[in-house]
Amino acid sequence: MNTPERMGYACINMQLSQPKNFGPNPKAQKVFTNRTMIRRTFNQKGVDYASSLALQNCIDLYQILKWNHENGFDFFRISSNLFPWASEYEFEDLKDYENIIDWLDKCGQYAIATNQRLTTHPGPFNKLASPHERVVKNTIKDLEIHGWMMDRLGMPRTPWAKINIHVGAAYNDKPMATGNFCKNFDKLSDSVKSRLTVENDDKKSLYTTHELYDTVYKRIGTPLVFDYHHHECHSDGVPEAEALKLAASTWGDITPVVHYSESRAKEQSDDSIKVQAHSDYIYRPIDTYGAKVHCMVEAKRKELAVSTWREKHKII
DNA sequence: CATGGTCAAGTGGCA
DNA sequence: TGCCACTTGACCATG
Repeated sequence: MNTPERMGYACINMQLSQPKNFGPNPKAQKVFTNRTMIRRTFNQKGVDYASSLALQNCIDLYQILKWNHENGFDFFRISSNLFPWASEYEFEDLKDYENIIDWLDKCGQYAIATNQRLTTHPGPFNKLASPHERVVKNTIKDLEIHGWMMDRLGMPRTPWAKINIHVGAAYNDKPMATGNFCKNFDKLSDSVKSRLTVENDDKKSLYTTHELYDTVYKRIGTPLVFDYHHHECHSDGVPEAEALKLAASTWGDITPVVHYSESRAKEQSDDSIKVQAHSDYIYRPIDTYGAKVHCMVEAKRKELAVSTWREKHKII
């Protein structure tokens, strides 16, 4: 197999979330799962308002999953913003708690029935390698929120439903940082541990697939997500094929996930854009070097980028 | 030395 | 309707 078995998109459905696609009062009809608020509003309106936003986000998650199935998508990354300010309360305290878990259950059952793979990618503030206790505590809290969500969705406790993060920091002392990462991994619940994966970084000062293999995978067994674009930014001269195959070898029975995006600077022919920035669309063939993988496309135009790519490359 | 942009990922809130 | 600020961390390019 030299092309991905599945192609997915992340968090936002362009066609469902564009106000211009709707008639009067478009905001009320927009389907999206990122409803949130700034701190000031949270302080004013409190947990009850967060609860209603979360409920609406969960309802819209179901709408997106429905759209996915009806439009031939079977791989999707769930937004990490489903529960605004979730670090500030317990789920059980939400006024809509019962309703929310019903919707999550409905989403999970539907995804399973329609054979959709669901994953997550908690944000760059998750630093399990940090030497600062407070940072680690915040990270664990955020990761546990993702684990709880996957449990409520009825997703397996395997990297099929991955919770993917970066090591993402070195502090000028990689052995210390990766040591911290592995030590703090032990503080996570089984819900997170069983699903956690680690992705190669895009900065020269951070970690390639091979470094993660040696310092993280060998010690705690978390599968490695190979990101093509990050590899292009930081490869230590290792060929793409080799790094991808090494990452794929860490997944056991579970189909590995890879991330794919292209350089925005090249796409827009604008050197002032950082090399790490993601393109709107993707253009090139995706070589999987014989590995069976599921490919998460990280392009700004989301599912439209996948559809366009499929047409161009004549892949259904 | 300080600021802004990048990752994730745009959205809320107010003029 | 437009525009700027917006929870978290860390790093890096630019001014």
